[in-house]
Amino acid sequence: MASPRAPRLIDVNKLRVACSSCSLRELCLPAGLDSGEMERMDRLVTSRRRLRRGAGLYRAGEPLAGLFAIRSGFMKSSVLHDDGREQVAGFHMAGDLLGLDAIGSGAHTCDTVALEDTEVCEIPFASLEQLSRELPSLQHQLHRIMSREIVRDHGVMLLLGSMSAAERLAAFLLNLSQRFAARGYSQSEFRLRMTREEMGSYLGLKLETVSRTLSSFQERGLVEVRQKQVRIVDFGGLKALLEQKR
Amino acid sequence: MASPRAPRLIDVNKLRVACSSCSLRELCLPAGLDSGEMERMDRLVTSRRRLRRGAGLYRAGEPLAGLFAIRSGFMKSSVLHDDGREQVAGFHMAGDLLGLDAIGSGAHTCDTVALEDTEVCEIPFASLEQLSRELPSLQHQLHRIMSREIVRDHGVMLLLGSMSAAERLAAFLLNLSQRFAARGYSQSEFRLRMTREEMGSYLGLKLETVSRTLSSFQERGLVEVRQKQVRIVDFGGLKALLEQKR
DNA sequence: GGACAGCATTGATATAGATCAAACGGGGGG
DNA sequence: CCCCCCGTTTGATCTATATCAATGCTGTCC
Repeated sequence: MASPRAPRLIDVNKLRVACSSCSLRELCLPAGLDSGEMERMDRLVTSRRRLRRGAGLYRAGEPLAGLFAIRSGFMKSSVLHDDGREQVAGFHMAGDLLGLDAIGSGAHTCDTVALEDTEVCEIPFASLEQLSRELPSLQHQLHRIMSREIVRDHGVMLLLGSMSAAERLAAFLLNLSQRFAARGYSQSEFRLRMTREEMGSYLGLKLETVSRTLSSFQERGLVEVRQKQVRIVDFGGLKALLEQKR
Repeated sequence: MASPRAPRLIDVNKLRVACSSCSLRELCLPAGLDSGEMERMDRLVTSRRRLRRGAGLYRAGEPLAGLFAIRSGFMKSSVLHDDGREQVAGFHMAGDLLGLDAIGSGAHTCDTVALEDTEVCEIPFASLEQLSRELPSLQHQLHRIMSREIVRDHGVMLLLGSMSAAERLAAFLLNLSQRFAARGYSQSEFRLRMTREEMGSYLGLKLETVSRTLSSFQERGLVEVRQKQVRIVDFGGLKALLEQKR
């Protein structure tokens, strides 16, 4: 809490949280806003949280407080079955918006955990609805983000429902590559933030199958994998895996 | 088209389409609107379409025209893989809202087909966004519907990623039962509108596995199945299948 | 009302991936 | 700097479900 005698501290702090000065703004909720609109958005995003690796952001059952935009870092979200089985529902990186699952019932339906040190911006949901009534482009962007999440989930359903282990892994690696590229990182070389078990959970496979399949990709010259470090050597080959008629 | 000399025909027609007089309004988009708000909603829902069994509503790639609310009937939506494999993404019944997948990109990403004669109400999306800026409860209801779709998809991911064939079928039957009950139909007896193959596609199983698993449920006294007609005999037994720690 | 086409059931066999098991290696903490 | 533990790799075997195949039912179209 800054004292009234040190107003500059407040300004600096606001600047640090501002969407208008965030390099991710075009990937995130404020995408497409003009500068006046962006300023109103800035006033909405009041708080920011740091999560150390392993820390949770929210858990299933907790009431919806706000949505969270990832500013940096990497997270997973997972739904838990009554008997303790965990299904990873998604991996999230900078610019992604978390918490959409809680709007329907007012309470979260999945758990989220940081897989590396992560910073998130909190966006109070009631204020977001209010502002989006005034700013059509914000409203539309929120709708687009929710719709894209639905489409992404359909893609995962396709993957889980009708693809082989090799196809699933290929699709997963290409998807990660594309998302890193969209954020300005190398599309061909990156570090996996999740364990083989978490990958397997997301892909509906056991960790041993993930490991074996990665090894086979490596033998075939498609990728180079050394622990969590991945280099995609043959994009065409990976894509071909997905398009073959089997 | 009614002539100016027969204005009552227009009224009757409007009445037929009106949300305010629709028995599904509390399951659908206008849920929670007051009568003044409902009237404005009525003006938005201009057209209605009838689909014969087997007819499509929209296909992947077509531009988003509007959302569609099912008034009566039963539909499936499916995503198609490049190589022709089909993954059924959902089954939809009265009150469900279709087309949310197209908001993100402006074009649909899945195909929808009526599995029995079906009537849908078309809701132009641009007008819906406009009206929902004026009616907070409509805005919130739209958000709730999209959020619930995301949660539903997470449930399917859990099912596809970590459940056995028997668990998938049990979850599927219980879900259908609950949705029929919410619409005032019997929770224990209903007719499946889809083939074994479509069920299998949704559940990530082959049609033979669906058939065998249903037969085994019948032998165990959990259900009675005769072709498409299903009667759930032992709800507790089906639920127990889902909760066992395996 | 009969015949056919599509859907469903059931059986025999094959296989992708799970499970069980053991050894390895690398990064973080002492 | 070394050691230990967690995550990973690899191997051997098992099993749930897919696949291939044949028969049966039923709703519908003429």
